[in-house]
Amino acid sequence: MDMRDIAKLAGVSSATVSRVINGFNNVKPATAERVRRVIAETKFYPNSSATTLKHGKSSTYGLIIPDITNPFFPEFIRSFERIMVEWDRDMFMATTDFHASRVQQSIRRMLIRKVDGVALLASEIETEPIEALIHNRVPLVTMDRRLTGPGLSDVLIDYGSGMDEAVKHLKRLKHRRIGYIGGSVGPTISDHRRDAFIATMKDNGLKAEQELIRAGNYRIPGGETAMLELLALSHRPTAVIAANDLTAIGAMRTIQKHGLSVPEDISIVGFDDIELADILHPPLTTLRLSRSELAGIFFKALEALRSEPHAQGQQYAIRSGLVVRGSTGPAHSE
Amino acid sequence: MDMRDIAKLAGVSSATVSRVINGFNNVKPATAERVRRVIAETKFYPNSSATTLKHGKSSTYGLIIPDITNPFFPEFIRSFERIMVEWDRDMFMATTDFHASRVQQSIRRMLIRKVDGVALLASEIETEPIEALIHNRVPLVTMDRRLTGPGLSDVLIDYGSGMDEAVKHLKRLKHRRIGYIGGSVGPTISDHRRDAFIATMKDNGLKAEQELIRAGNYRIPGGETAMLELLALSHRPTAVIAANDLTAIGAMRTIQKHGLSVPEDISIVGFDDIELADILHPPLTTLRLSRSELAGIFFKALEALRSEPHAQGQQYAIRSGLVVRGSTGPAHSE
DNA sequence: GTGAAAGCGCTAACAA
DNA sequence: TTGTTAGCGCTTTCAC
Repeated sequence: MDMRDIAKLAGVSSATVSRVINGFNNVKPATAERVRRVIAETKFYPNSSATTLKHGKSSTYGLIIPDITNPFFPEFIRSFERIMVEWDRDMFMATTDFHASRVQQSIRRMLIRKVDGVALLASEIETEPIEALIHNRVPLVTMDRRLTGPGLSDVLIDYGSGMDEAVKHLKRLKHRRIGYIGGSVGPTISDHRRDAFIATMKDNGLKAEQELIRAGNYRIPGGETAMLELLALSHRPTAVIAANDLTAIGAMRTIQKHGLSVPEDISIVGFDDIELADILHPPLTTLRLSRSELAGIFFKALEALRSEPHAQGQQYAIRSGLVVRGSTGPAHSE
Repeated sequence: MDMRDIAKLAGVSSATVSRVINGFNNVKPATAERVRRVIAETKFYPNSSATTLKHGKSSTYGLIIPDITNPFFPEFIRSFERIMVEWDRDMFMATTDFHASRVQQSIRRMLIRKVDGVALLASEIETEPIEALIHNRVPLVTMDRRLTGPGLSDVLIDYGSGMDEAVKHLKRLKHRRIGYIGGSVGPTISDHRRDAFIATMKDNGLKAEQELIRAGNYRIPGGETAMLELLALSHRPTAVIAANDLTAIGAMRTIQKHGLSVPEDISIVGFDDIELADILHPPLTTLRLSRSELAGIFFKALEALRSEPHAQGQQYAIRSGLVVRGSTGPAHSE
């Protein structure tokens, strides 16, 4: 069943059917009505492959995320998908599970499907697949990579603003030995966060001790392991800031398993503010990053590059802000 | 850049380029090598729209889920995506947020994109969009709808098997007044679960009291509200089984907010065994439904119908099993 | 206001 | 082993 079949049944040409489907107004209302009736009766759906082939554009954006089981991403996807549906775009999602090879594979698939742009929220970024995108004039919007170029925009996560609030909050609670559990070693995005921590500590007249800075992996087990190391120190931190909420949850679990309490013994601050943060015991103090705002920025950035895939990209930014809940309290005086 | 360009650069015809890309072995190795080099140099990616148009098949399956923020689904998606990538298929995901109109919209998009099949895990099912699928010979695999037909398969969730374990477990702990918090009112899938509860209670010589059976909405707030109602009863249940883990979490929160303890005052049993179930306080006793197994069954069902979209569908089934953790304990004697 | 027809990039049947 | 070519379903220009 194609447009020619519809045309035949409605006694018109396929060109007219196309015009009706695409809502052109230069069709006589009676004719349009007749065509629409046939379409409904036959349950006809136009074939998007033909349209994409014709236009060279698919009205689809690719979305690459590292870990769909981190609640931050489903919450992001929900917002992103809503915007896409509203604007009549399709979303093509892929997960990397933190493997660079999966990023490459995903980008390959997206190039084959002729997506109109890629939103890359994973941090396992290699230059080769990115060059393939740029070379094929497919716009790319990255997260916190802090690099722009032709067809390449970036959304900076202003970790610093929230981090400053967090450190000031802890300082007010008399914390001096503040630890940090970062993300995976390697990706620059992890470095940005760690550097923000160190800089903020300094700005607030506190020392960021080397031994209190550990690496995690953005997941619960990473937080557990890192916290274990911190607990083994002769001189423990009284508060710990984590690179994301899952890491913070892992840290909290370890503390509690050791018979210690949050926040009585150690205060914990997360990052993201996943919905879950509010149902934990104690509820997590965290730096909020708005998923819907982030989704909106990504969409805006993609649209801006869609019409002109080789235009100079932009640097966007999104702020984070402290949400105080139960996982932070006065410093445990030793 | 298309195959003809590649062909020209490699001094062959586009047919040969196509053969090389698709791994046909009737190309002289030297020629193939030359073509491959040109492809690599030009970073060429074939246009899948053309292939889809030609074949009438897209190697894509649609996946419709109700709520991506319910951790069950990301965990399912991860398994499903892995299988898809392994078998060189693409996944086209859509979320309904529990709206029937969004199901319809999603199916529309999938028909337009010519997916080779749809996995429908949402329960907001209306006959119209389903007919559109069948009419267009797009196979459909549903979850626990218990209906099959030409091009229509179903995966039954054997709630009963696990439910029996759960009730026996609670009975052994001396529970007699066992409540149930179900899913949304309406979808038959919710009815199946509730009926399984009632039947199982009866089988075990217990009475499923009407006033102890409440409806939720598969989300945390639904569990909270329903539990509030149960707590308001003059004769409260000593144990509650929930239609999914989020509902169970909501119920637990309400109990704890009221100064009561789980499981000392009331025992809670969930359904799904999301990863989160293990990090709660107390960890949740729940009926496990394997995401990877479920994903495998859906894939198998889709593949079986792909080659013959109008073949008679099959009824598949998946079992659930009890995982005992900390949220169940001896009945509180009143 | 409507139709005829070319062509988007790929595949596969057929020819050489 | 390789090339020629028709055609998948749609859009759009041009003609009427």
